[in-house]
Amino acid sequence: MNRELCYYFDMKFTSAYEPDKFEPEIYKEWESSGAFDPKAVDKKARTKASHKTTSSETYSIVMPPPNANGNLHIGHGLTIAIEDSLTRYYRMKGNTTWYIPGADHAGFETWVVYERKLEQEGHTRFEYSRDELYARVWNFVEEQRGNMELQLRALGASCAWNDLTFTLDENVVSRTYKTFEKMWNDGLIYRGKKLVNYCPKHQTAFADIEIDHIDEPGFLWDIKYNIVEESESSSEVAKENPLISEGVHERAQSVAGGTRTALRSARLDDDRNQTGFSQTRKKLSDSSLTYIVVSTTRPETLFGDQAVAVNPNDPRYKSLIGKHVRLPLTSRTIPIIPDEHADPEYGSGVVKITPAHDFDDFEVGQRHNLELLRVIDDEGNMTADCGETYAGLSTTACRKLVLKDLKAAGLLLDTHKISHSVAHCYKCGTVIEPTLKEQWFINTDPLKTRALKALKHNEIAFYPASKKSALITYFENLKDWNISRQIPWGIPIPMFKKQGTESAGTGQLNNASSPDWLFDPRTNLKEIEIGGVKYLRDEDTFDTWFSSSHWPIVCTDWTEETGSPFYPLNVMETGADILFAWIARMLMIGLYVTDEVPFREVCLHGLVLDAHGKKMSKSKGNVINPLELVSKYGSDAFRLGILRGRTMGLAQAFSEDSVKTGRNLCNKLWNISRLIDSWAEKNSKDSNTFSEASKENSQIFRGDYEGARSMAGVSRSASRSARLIDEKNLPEFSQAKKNVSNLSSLTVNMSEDWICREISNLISTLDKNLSTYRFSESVEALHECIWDKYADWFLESEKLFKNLPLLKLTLETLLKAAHPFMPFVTETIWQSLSWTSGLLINQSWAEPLDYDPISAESFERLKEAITEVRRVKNDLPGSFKSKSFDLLYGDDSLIADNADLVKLLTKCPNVLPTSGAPKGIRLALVGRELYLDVDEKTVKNYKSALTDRILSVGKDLNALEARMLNPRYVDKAPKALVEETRKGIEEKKSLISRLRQELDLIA
RNA sequence: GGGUUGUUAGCUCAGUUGGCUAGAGCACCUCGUUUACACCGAGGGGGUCGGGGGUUCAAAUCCCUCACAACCCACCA
Repeated sequence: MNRELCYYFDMKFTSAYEPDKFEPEIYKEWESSGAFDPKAVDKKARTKASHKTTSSETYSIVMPPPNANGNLHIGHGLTIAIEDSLTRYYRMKGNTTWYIPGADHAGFETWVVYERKLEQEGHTRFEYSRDELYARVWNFVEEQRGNMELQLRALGASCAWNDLTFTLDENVVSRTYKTFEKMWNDGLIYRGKKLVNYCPKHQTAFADIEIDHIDEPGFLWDIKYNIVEESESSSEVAKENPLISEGVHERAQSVAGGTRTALRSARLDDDRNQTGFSQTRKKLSDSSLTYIVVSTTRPETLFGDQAVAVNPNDPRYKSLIGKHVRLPLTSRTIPIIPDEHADPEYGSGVVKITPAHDFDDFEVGQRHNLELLRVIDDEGNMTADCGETYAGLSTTACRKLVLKDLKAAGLLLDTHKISHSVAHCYKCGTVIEPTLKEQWFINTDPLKTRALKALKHNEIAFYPASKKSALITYFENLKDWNISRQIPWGIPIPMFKKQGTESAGTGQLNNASSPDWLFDPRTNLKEIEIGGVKYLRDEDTFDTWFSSSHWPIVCTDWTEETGSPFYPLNVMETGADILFAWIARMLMIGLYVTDEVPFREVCLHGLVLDAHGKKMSKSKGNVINPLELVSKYGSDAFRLGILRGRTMGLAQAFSEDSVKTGRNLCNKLWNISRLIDSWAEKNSKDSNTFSEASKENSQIFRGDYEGARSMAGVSRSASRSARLIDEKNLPEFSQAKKNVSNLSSLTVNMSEDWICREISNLISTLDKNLSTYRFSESVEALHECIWDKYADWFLESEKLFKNLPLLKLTLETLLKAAHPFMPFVTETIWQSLSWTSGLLINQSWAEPLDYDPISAESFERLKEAITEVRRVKNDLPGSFKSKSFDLLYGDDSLIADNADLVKLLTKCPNVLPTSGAPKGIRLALVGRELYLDVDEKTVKNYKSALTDRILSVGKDLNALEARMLNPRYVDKAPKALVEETRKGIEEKKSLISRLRQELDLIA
């Protein structure tokens, strides 16, 4: 918010950060400032591609469109946390950054919701035409829309709202039609009769992922199929077969053909049943077989049988291949064919093949050129092909009768109880009937070949890399793509059928050779007339994945003529679960349409599980609503929480605790800023009353920002540096030392050089990790730098120095580095600080800070000493812990030079040089002449702690010595490493002797 | 059945090409109410890195094998 708004909201730094007080306003300000839109490019330039965008590198990323009709779930929360962090980072890096939002019409999901609504209102879909239904759902979705967009805003998504694309937008439809037309002209589109998952109640087809597989008890029936000689005629068979004369005959005579093998798995429930099978096998291994046993869970489909299959490697049946069997209850004979589909281990090893009613059997049928005979109609009743006895019956009624008749004929040999998984309509629970339907297919051969080539040439980098090989395997096994769906809510297929023509049947069709079907994009019309011939629009709609596979093309306004400066996308980030459904298809379509990969990198996040690592589901009641967490802890807290510990591609747990940690970090940063701002405020008040001379005098410490920045470097004391170098022999810094005189930094004290080093390290850590999508490490490094380093050490030290110019500079840098991950609180702080201007979102990315590396490293030594003082105090028994002791130092310039700081950080009342003989506890561990000035009594109480120390150091020493005792280690390991070990041993040895000495003194 | 990923502290996870004493957050223990922060500060305990073998001077890391878990694909007549 701008300064006036700040004032209006009384935006003083309160003692705790209150996200809900600032977030909505901050977001509004970002949005209205135009920060989300790619700055250098206006919409016209993009579409007309006026090539004015090359001044800065582009960065483009699309949002996987959430369901326009639904609420965001935890997966969206993670998606936005990742994508928006990337977006903000690259925007600050200076890229022309375009984060493109979207909304999904979510074809089937929305359709189910709407149809339920219709039902509740006492209507059914069959009361309306397809076009009416489409219009109704559109209005329904329109009412619901906006909710999802508000939630995206709450999560802080810095996306270009003006460019939001809905999956049914005109440009999506026209682009989809263009591709379809191209494919049609290229001969890649064909109409084929294939099996679909079909719900007889709703009379609609389902995609595989849209059906429920439920394990339930069932039966497996063993049916006797008699072997016949090929020369036998039906009538002869009838005579010879005594079973048929037992009243089954008449019915059997009228049966023209059969159908359908049942689906689903069968698993034997107990040993008794297995014994039954082995007996069966024994019979069958007889060479003089007169029949074979077929096991089925759906006997009613036998009328559709076109063959029985045996495994070609099954010795029991090898001799029978090519012979025929009589189909029970009918007069038909069908062949015994060899096919791998038959599993010798399962049942009798013989399976009946019903190509028109079972997915596997369909495949077998294709391999062996079997006829497709439908024996169940669209309503789920038996067709006339089952013979008059069975025709018209429901499948359930038919099954009963068939079983009765088989038993009567002595053809039903056995019944096994089994448990198998059955496909159900997930709307109404009706058992799915695999049903033969005419569908539009894409021949994927050329598409997947091209995609495989791109993958194998490493045109796309995958995070995690393993997903690439998964995709390659997928493409290698990819079948043709069924793109038609029988639901009204979707993009109409732009195909028109010549009126009066019957189904064109299976096989390849195209414009030239088949006038039965015409491509025409005018799908707003139900009927068109061309050359005096009327054509009716196909009622089917596209698979939503077909249109959404154009997403990178559509969202970047890519055109054939000009391409798009934002295509290919820099990264495609989405859930790993839609690698095949979406990523694979975008890749195929992208390459087909643009001849370029649609994205340069693919980054896939895994499933977000609940706190116990279980999948979230409504039925389990363990669903975490991201927006609830946002309102409870703030948007930044949620983002930090969900990114913490997250690795790409893995399904990982998530809980409120990590959000709390995020909230605490926000508050920490808030209070850091609050403290610094209060110092700055105080300073500006003071300086108003100071004389000019005193102002100048104190400029380094509390002078005005810019002025001090320019003269800071000079203030470094040469003698101080020299002393430090002498004291600590640190050859690794000798190179860096050369640059010390050129430093232009604002640092005056060691802690300042140190924090500048740490912040600089943070920036390079973030740069490195963000380019490889390592969010866990990024967030962890940020947390550590803000909390453990900046607040706990640097800021504590600055309570002594109050080097305002440096405080301001480091805080600004830290805010910039943190902004991609915690945008709201950093922006709120930025706008609350007294000296900053503009919006943080538009600032350039954090830059490394100048520092004196020797000085920075010296501060590590000082930290060690301070920590040791604190630790020794804590090691004292309870009653002494809270006591105050002076700290005495011998010939130790590091402590001497920083006595005030040491005093502040150790809370020792005095830090003084020793006078005369040392006394108290020597802080031997850090190897300094440092003494905690405690009385003799207290010293004695430290004895056990000291003994523990000696033991623990001894262990370390032993490990090191063991290493050196191995001659091959000394011989083969890198010299530097061996040298390090040698030094380590020396250090430990002298440490132990110091500690022993100390112990002796106490004792 | 095929494939992928995982198994590291009580919990959730880091540990990038083998090499500092295996790290973090939360939880736990001790101390502390100092005017930035109790959404806090100081200190601490806790791991034979799933089991077994191998390669190597050196393995959480590489190889083999077993076990367990999750997910994906296929299948369940």
